[in-house]
Amino acid sequence: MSSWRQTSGKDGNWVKMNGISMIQLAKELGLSVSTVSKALGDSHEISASTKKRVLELAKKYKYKPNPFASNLRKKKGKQIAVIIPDIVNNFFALAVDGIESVTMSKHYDTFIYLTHENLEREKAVLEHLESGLISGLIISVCTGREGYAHFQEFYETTRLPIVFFDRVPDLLQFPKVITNNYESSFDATARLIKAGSKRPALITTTEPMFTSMERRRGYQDALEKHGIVFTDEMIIHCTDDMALNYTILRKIFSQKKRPDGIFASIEKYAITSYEVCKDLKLSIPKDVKVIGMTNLRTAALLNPSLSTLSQPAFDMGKEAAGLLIKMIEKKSYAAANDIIVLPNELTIRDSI
Amino acid sequence: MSSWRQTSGKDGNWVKMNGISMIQLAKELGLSVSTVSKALGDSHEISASTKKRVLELAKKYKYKPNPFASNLRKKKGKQIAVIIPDIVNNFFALAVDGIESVTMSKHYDTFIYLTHENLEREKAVLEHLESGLISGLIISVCTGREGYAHFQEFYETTRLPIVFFDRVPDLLQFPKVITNNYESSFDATARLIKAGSKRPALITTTEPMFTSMERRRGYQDALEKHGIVFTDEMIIHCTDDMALNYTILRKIFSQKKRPDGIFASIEKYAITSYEVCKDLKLSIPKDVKVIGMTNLRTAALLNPSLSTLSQPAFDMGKEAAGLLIKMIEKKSYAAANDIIVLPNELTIRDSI
DNA sequence: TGCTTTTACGAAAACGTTATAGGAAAAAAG
DNA sequence: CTTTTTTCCTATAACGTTTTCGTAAAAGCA
Repeated sequence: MSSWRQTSGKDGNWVKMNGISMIQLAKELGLSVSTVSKALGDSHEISASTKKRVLELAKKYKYKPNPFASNLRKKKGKQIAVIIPDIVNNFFALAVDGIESVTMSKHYDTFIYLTHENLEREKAVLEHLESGLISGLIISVCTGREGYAHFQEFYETTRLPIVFFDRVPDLLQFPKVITNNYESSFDATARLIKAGSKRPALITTTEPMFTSMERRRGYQDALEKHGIVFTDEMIIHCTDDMALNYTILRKIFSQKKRPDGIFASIEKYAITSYEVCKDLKLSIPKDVKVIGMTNLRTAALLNPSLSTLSQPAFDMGKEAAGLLIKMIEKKSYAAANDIIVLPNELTIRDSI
Repeated sequence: MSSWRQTSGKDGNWVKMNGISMIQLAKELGLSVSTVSKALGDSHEISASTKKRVLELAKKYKYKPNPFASNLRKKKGKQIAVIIPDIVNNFFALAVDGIESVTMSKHYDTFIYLTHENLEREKAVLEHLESGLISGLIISVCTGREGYAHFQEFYETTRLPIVFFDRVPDLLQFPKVITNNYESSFDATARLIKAGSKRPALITTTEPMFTSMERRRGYQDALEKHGIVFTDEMIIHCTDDMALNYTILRKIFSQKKRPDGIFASIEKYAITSYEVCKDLKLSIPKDVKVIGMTNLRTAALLNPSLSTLSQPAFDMGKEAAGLLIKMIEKKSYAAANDIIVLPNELTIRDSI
């Protein structure tokens, strides 16, 4: 379309024709730029009548302060970043929903970055953000428990507030929003056992994470409490690759001495478990009882309906964002080392 | 923690201690700032040896250009925004995944804004973005077909490239990424009829949208093609409120002369349909045949497995982002009025 | 040799804000 | 009627880049 304006430069990029600037406002009002700036900032140094004049003209021209100029001068902005492993996952989608609900209401802008469980990508994003683009960071780390140095380094160089949620680095001293993984995993496992499972398996990640370690601890303690002897093969390690997981699970459930219960500590593992049981013609819950850690809205509609241990994902996002903004605006200084623990919810359905 | 640095200002906010600036680099190198800037920009005006010196010191100090200063001076940045109605929805989550995959690779930052089908919120976001924070916009509009003026207005004042996807404003001349809604809805409806449905219903939104109009057109034409007389009550209007939808659907399916087929043109309507059928003890597919327009990963695991018309959500996101960045960087000028049409995919399972 | 062109850099002016320092006029205090 | 304070505003210097323009030295050319 010919109405796009172009620069005269050789590469001729788009040029945004921004609205009016403060300078032009000041000129038209016969005031200095600093007066206008202060008036817009509702400074006490400016008389009520002048403020009114400024506000009115600003409104008339739909004046919007240039965020780059403002951020540059103030050395901070109202932008935060969210780094998560995956968005195509009800848990993280809900968490982002929660985060956005508070950033929106507090007039912050939210960047989103997906790591896809790739540590290098996570590092790259963090390094990119060291430019100073943001004023705060919310993150759920990708699997693996080795690479935590980059968080510490990011903090050292930027001194920016960071809030971790769900997948948190246990060894690092940062504010966190987590759930009662130990207790709820204990409860879930206990329910499997009470429902009749003699050898409930735990499906977890290959890469160790604090979160999954806690869930494992709850699982093992529940076994012990109920007099079930734990053996290593009761823990099934799955990956980020759905197809591979299918192979792994199919092999295990084809064995004669297969587990008769599943506590799937991650959403997709529960789904794959269902697929494998369906294909192997194993009846849920008769042959295998299943509880899945998931926020799937369709859990009740699965065949059979899936018992779930669901996380308060939306609220976790809300809490994390609230905490972060508090730290940014420093309303509550002491919050910096907070660890907020929210409860998971166990919903028993037909799969058990 | 005491290591947080504070300003001396009365509100004492966080202050980010950024890394080194270009000025300091220049000083240490005994060069001028402009030379350093040009060296980092790989300008031909700078000798190879100087470039090398600059790059090396920049690397040593992990120098990162301040994006605010840079954006301010250049009057544009590498940030784009994505505005969608909802993220807790497989379609949009996948689309965001697709978008992020290209923005990430092209080194753009992605803002995300959720409207929750709220037109006022959509307008507010657009107005906010008129500040010039971004260099381009990807959007899927919220329901309702009246309020399109704000898009036009946004474009008029900012002259920023915009790409619409999926839910597009049909009346506006902008680049769009859509699917073959008409044809695929026609096909889906035809399959329902061939499977034996005599009175297949269409579940759609109350608020008209171009997308749903197209789907409706495909549905109606399929009816006509197969000699089924269309009557108004064959179209069921649902809302954004899941509970209300349940009531609406339950009422309709409790009637004697209820539909014997469902083409649910939106993900959540398919889910509610399942719930209602389950509660009313209507057998799927014997009593009611169902096809749902959805990207649910669990479709195959539902009871019974759900036949789906799924959208190439990830690819739509990818295409939209690719197109947008092309426009921003103006590699391909002519792209501005492109309409990219991707095919939906019909997967027949047990619900039909 | 003298002239022009190229190469390689620097000075300085933007970009649009905010913050600091200061100052004139008006008001209050003595 | 001074003197002090308060009120309200302006000038100016940042913030950290990019870009335009200018220029000395080097190189090319006759």
